[in-house]
Amino acid sequence: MEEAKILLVDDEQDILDILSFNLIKNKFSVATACNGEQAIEKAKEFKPDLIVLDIMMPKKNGIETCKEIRKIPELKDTAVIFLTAMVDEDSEIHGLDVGADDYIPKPIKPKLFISKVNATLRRLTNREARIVFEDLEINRVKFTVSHKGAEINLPRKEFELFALLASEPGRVFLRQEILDKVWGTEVIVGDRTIDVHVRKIRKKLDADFIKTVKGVGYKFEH
Amino acid sequence: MEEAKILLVDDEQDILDILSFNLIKNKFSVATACNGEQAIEKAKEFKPDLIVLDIMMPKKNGIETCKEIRKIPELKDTAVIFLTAMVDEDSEIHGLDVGADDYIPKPIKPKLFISKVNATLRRLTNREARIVFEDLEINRVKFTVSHKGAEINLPRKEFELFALLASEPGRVFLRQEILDKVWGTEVIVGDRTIDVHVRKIRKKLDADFIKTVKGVGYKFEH
DNA sequence: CTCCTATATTATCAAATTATTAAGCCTACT
DNA sequence: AGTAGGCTTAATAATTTGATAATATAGGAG
Repeated sequence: MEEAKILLVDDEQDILDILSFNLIKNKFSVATACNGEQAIEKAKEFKPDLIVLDIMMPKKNGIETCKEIRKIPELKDTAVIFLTAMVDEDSEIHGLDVGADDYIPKPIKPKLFISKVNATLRRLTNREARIVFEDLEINRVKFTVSHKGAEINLPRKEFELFALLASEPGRVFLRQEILDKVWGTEVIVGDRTIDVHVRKIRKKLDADFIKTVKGVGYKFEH
Repeated sequence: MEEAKILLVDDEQDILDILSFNLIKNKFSVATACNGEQAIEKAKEFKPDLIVLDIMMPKKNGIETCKEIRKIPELKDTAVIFLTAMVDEDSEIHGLDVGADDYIPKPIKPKLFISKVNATLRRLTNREARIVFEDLEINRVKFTVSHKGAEINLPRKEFELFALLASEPGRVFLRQEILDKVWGTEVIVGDRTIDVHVRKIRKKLDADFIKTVKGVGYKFEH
């Protein structure tokens, strides 16, 4: 799984620094912006999984920014968390109703911050459902494989076989193991069946991600 | 979907009363339990969309209860919100890491409570009033679909099925999942029923937004 | 280098799955 | 009661998928 990308937006450099530090320490990929307008620009290019947005900012406040972000199709699946110094109940409500996923009260406690970030990303789901390489994505939710931009539809067995191999790149799967995991232990099919499926996958992807390990099994290599 | 079902769990009757009152006023369907064990029992039969769980309770505390709930397959899509009197940072963290979706600090502010409930449910079911694409709009309030300007009236089942698929474009919905979400778990209808509805939708919209993933299910693609 | 075994390839058939059509039942409304 | 629309099912057609058999090819042991 690739690292989650997070965009931090706050007008106080101190806050950006401390949050960046904590996020990076936790293996997140971070970008920052210091006002709402910049946030929208950066969000479009950086395509973060999560945006942490201060509510009170010059140029464009967090609420407005969030509203705009929600209108951008490519950012539809991006989560938004507000940072707020206001203890005012109404502003919390306002934030949630505007399409935010959570909010974090200032002063920020780093542990809580990281925990909320994790919880929000987890909820966002499907991070585990995707296997991503540079030019190849296997999406278990969409049941699709895209290679160099082209979306390829593999039939069920082929997809399962490919997804299995790709789930642990480099590892060799024994034939028996493949049979067990893709076909199940009850069904009995001949060994040639695997070959045929491998062949079909290779042909459809037009690239040899699947390597034969003679006498042993197959492995995925990128 | 009908009204959202919410299970309230707290050992203080006062709290149950006030929350029930507010929820019912907002058209939610409510059940209550006064400790963790009872909560799990009731959750199994009531199948709530959301469980509001007090952390400190006799018999079984909220955290433990949440962990158990997360293990029950039929409740895997159920959201959990914690009620907590503790301002302690660690308990918040613990709650979120245990699979909860949010927490609400006591003392409870009714407006915030309802707002969080709504936000959580919205996130959960991803059901916004309108789903809009370039030339297609699905309006859950009016129960209408407009395609290229023309307004099409889909009957209930067809509408629900279409709206379900469109709620997460690209994602494949398993047949069983479709049956559960559109028909409910009690009703039993044959698999062909789904096909027939799909066919009707395709015909009425005169465009193939619904794609078949053979052996798996259907998905919406724009 | 040759044989032997494992895998690759191709074509074909059977099985599984979905599409389509039509018909019947039920409900809401007149 | 009559009617229309909506929902489900049954029956049948159309498709797609999966598995095998048969044949070709490759790779390693000796």
